[in-house]
Amino acid sequence: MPKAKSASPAKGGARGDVPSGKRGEAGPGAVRSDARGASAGTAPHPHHASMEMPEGRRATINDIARLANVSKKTVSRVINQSPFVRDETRAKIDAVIQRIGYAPDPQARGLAFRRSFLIGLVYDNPNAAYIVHSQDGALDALRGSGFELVVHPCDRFSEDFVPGVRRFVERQKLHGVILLPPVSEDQALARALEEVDCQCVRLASVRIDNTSKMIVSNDREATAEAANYLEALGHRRIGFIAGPQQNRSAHERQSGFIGALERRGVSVPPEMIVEGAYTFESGVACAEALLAQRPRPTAIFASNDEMAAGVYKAAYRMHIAIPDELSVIGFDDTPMASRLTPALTTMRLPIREMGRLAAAMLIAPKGSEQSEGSTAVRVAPHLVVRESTQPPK
Amino acid sequence: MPKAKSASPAKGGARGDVPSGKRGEAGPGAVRSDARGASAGTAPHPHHASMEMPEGRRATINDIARLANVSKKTVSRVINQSPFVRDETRAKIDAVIQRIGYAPDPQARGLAFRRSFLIGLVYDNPNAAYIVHSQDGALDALRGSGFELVVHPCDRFSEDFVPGVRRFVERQKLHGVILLPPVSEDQALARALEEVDCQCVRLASVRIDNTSKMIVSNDREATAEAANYLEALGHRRIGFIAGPQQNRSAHERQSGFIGALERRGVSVPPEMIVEGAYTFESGVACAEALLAQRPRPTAIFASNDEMAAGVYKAAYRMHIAIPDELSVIGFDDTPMASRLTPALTTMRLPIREMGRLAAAMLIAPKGSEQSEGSTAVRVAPHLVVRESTQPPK
DNA sequence: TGGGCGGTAGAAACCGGTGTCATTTAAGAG
DNA sequence: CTCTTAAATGACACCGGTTTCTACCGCCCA
Repeated sequence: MPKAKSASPAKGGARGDVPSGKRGEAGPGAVRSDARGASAGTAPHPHHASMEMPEGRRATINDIARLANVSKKTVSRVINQSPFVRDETRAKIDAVIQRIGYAPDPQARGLAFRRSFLIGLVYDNPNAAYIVHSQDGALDALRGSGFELVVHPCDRFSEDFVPGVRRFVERQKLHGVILLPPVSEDQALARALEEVDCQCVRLASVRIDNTSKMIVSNDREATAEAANYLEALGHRRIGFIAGPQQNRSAHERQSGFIGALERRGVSVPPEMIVEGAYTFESGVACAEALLAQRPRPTAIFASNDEMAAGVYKAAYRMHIAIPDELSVIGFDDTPMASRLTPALTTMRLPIREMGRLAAAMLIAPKGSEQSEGSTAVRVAPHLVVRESTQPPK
Repeated sequence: MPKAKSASPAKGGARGDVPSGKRGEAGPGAVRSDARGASAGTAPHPHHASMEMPEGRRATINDIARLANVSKKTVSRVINQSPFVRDETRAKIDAVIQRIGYAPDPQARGLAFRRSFLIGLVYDNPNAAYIVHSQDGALDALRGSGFELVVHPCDRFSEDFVPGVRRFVERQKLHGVILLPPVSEDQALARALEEVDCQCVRLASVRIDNTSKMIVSNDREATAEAANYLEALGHRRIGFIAGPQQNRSAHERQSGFIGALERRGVSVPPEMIVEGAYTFESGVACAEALLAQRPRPTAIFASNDEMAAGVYKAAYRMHIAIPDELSVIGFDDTPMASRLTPALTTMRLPIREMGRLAAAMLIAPKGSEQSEGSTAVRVAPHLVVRESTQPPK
């Protein structure tokens, strides 16, 4: 932005350094580099007794101001990309910043802004494989932005759950928060964070309300795809291992799967539906229950990979060969899925991408499209066919 | 610490609020709670026009000072547990803090301290399963301490590796850093962090030098245990899949394993040793190479669980039954190990515990034993016997 | 009663940035 | 060549804590 568009017929409020609508809001300065050499250039002038940098101390905005022969406020303007700085002045200051290798102190800046440059990642159930992946994705989006990621596990059944997260957010004055399922489904938490004036993005399997920013993964359509695939292979007797019913995702996955099968004329009798807890052990138990029935199911869909691994175990114990005698489909595509033998056919949840999108949404500049109101970005899971499925005998 | 030991014959330097050796150094205040109700108690006195809390704003140290009728410095002393406050005064201030539910702002405090209340977790290779566990352990130790955990992945083969981490640490003025393998093995990084005056704890498989704080897991002894176990079962022809040789852990595991076998009189011919890359695919390839030989090994030790899963895959393809025709041992005890069918016998690395210890070491108060010099804490891996091992036929 | 003296408290400066608002500078109009 | 006006810059207070340094209090001792 070379010049501020000089049309401004006395904008409403105060006449600060604010260019257009809300704030300059540039996020952590894009300042970097650590070059050395070359000297300033202009005349030896006003207030500061200009000498080179004192050693053994990180450069501050005052040093830059002194060396560039301007006030600290002007340096601040350059850092925050205010349009109200002459190109010449900006260039001069930028040069000094480059030469010294200056970068503003996020703490001081945060103190003045009343907001830190930290993004929180809040999750329950630290054993879930998807946590590390969404974390990874978020870090990806944050790289080079000047924002850092602070991880914060919690226990949603604790009495201190909502207050605890709230304290965390408030105390650290977080720039934003990413909520992972299942805590992302908690409306009380969402409201509490709103009160604290903290923008948050929720990752979930279905759009929960119309007022929050969300990244939704439409698990319903995903499981429908899996159901259609099994039906197309020729399976007619299919077992379904559900997740714990207090989880939205468990519901979504179940109704998506059953619904799709029924639309194709395959009915799923109640005895073919059992509820697990998203754990390996529950997967074993559920599979044993399903496989004990006659006629035996020719395929089993497990609502996550953990439980699918449990199906493998049960089948092994009962001497049932996968995929020859039993097809298995999982959900999530955790790294384990491809490590199992035979490799597990599963629905891939683009969880890393979801983390990336969430973080990107949080650090997007205020006016931009991404940062607006109640956005809900959808991502599409898709079927990854491996070795654990085949037509029934 | 109720009273400062009143023996102090004119300590060297300045005469501030410093009690004994270095600093008061109390870490983030243990202040908590959010009670309301009850009123101050004393008389209406000096400078501030004492009224109750103004709404809609977080309480500051000034509010507390005003309400308690003392100066902000005295409140600060209470927060930092300085011994130079009369019990009576302290009680009065504590009461107000409780009533208001005040907690100091970490940013402001950090700015004044020239140090943040953040702990960095630095790692490479974001796919490794142990990251999330050490992270978990560290968070465990940090819970309630007032410190937060900032995660920071990096690429140790990048040109910007050391400068990048250094920038991170310096800019955020981290209180301390936890280095995970393999970046923990990098001496250049360790030195760079020392320069920045940042204490760091390194997690590694062997003590690298005598000057750093480390949590070491003695992989050598661990693999020796695995070797002895296989020998005791009766295996005499044992394949070894090594890790990438640039990793210390790979070396340790190999020499530990081979050494132990040889001490027991079992020789390991060179063709029984192949080098993998700690990845699943390399595990498959290495296992195929080993299993193609005649006589075939009756057992294979893989240097991590990922590669052990690869052995399963290779055996499956070659129609070799585990454990009937081939015993397999892994290393790490990742969650996947127990999910495999048959469940994998492996060495459990107490990685979570290591993370916990590292974080605890970093936040330990300055004078305490844990925080001293070049401590190296050792933890013991141990064998977890599951279903993948049995005596050879 | 006066003089240390150590424990306690407070005023003011400071950490490194930003907000507000006044002031200077430059550009365009008359 | 002034006058007007907007753009560009600077002075100063402030964000919420801590440090430095000084002042005070009460007590012991001479």
